[in-house]
Amino acid sequence: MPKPTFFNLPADKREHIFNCALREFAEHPYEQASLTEIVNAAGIAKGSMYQYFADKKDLYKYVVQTVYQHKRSFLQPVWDKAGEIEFFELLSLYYRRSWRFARQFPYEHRVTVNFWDSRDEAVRAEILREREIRNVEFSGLLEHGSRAGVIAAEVDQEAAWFVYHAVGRALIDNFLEQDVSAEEHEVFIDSVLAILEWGLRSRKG
Amino acid sequence: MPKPTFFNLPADKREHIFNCALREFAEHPYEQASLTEIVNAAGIAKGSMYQYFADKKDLYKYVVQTVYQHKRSFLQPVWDKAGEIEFFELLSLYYRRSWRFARQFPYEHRVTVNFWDSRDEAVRAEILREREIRNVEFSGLLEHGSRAGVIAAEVDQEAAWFVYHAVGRALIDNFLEQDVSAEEHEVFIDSVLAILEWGLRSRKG
DNA sequence: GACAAATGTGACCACCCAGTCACACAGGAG
DNA sequence: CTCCTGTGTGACTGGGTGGTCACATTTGTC
Repeated sequence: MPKPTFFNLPADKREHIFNCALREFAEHPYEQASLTEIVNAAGIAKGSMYQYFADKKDLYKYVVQTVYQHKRSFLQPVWDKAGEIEFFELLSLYYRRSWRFARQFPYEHRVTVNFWDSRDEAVRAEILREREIRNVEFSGLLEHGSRAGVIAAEVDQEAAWFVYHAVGRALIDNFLEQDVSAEEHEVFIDSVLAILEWGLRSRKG
Repeated sequence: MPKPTFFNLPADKREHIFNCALREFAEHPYEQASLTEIVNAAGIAKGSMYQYFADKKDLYKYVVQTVYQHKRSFLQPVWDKAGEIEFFELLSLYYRRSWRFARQFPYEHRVTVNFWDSRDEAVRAEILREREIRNVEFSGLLEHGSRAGVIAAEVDQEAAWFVYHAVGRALIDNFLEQDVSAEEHEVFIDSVLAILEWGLRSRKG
């Protein structure tokens, strides 16, 4: 939570500072991100930063929070369709759109990746909170598929969640560095999801 | 590659220094690991360390290399059975044994985790080499299963490798912190693998 | 013993860091 | 013009870092 002074700033200056911080926290994990680097890039004095935020961790939390707010609103259209389409189709949409987010906002994306890897104790509390949110989102999806009868009754739901979580993370994280085209990767996403679908789908046919 | 002086050391001292370094690199990623901390823990002078290793990166590479050598030899018994048992059974063995390694040698395990996450440019070259080794190991397994006809022809092999890699990593990483019993987790490993098996197994039946 | 080669040492260097604080500057109110 | 409050500033502090080097100590050899 920034100090009031930060919100009194003219919008463009405020955004500029935010973007500089975003970039630094994208390029380095929290512990290695340099506040000095941020204020230099932003062209403001070190002391000014401490008028806006209590300390480095305060700034970091604000950035992470804002990024996740953005990401959730970006994914909202997918959830809106949850009632209309089938479970596995929804999953494909979900991962494709996550991938688009990562492509379109690479700094935001890298911040979330660094965030999950963080070892800082104070930061881990936030991590657990986020994980819980993801968990709830996904459990909802699974139950939805389960009720609709498209998921085999014999699969362990916890294991299913686990598989999707692990694979989903890897699907998004590992491909930003490489220069793979967006369409090409969406095809790959679908062949990966096809394997999982075969593993989960009801085995009556 | 340590300097010759390091290997001239009495074995116990050499191992003690190695263990202190191992521990530090387990508890912190490379960039944050402190050489000062290592020499203090080992009870030797800073200068002595520079008689054994060229610099911090040299020490780190040696630790990582040794750890991977250990891990590979630990997993060897699994590969030795490759000819005797079925593909999916072999996979189960593989992940169970990886899990045992992580349980039995938590420091070694954490070093490998930190290693994969490292962003250091010079270190990344080593990472790619290791990834290539894993890739080759696994492709061999897959082909073996493919020849034996237990894997569906229509699955994308690259996608299959990707799924197992992602899930395998998560299966081990996410459960070390929690105090889950070894046996309990091995059951969970198998229910996860069951999903993947359904996704891959030949669909003739 | 004497000499040399190999090892061990820790104060020291240059550098980077998060965070502070005494001060300068703005602008609105009276 | 004078307060006063809210902002902006950057030199400075104390602490940490990887790496160095002139010197001390141990070891092996004759």
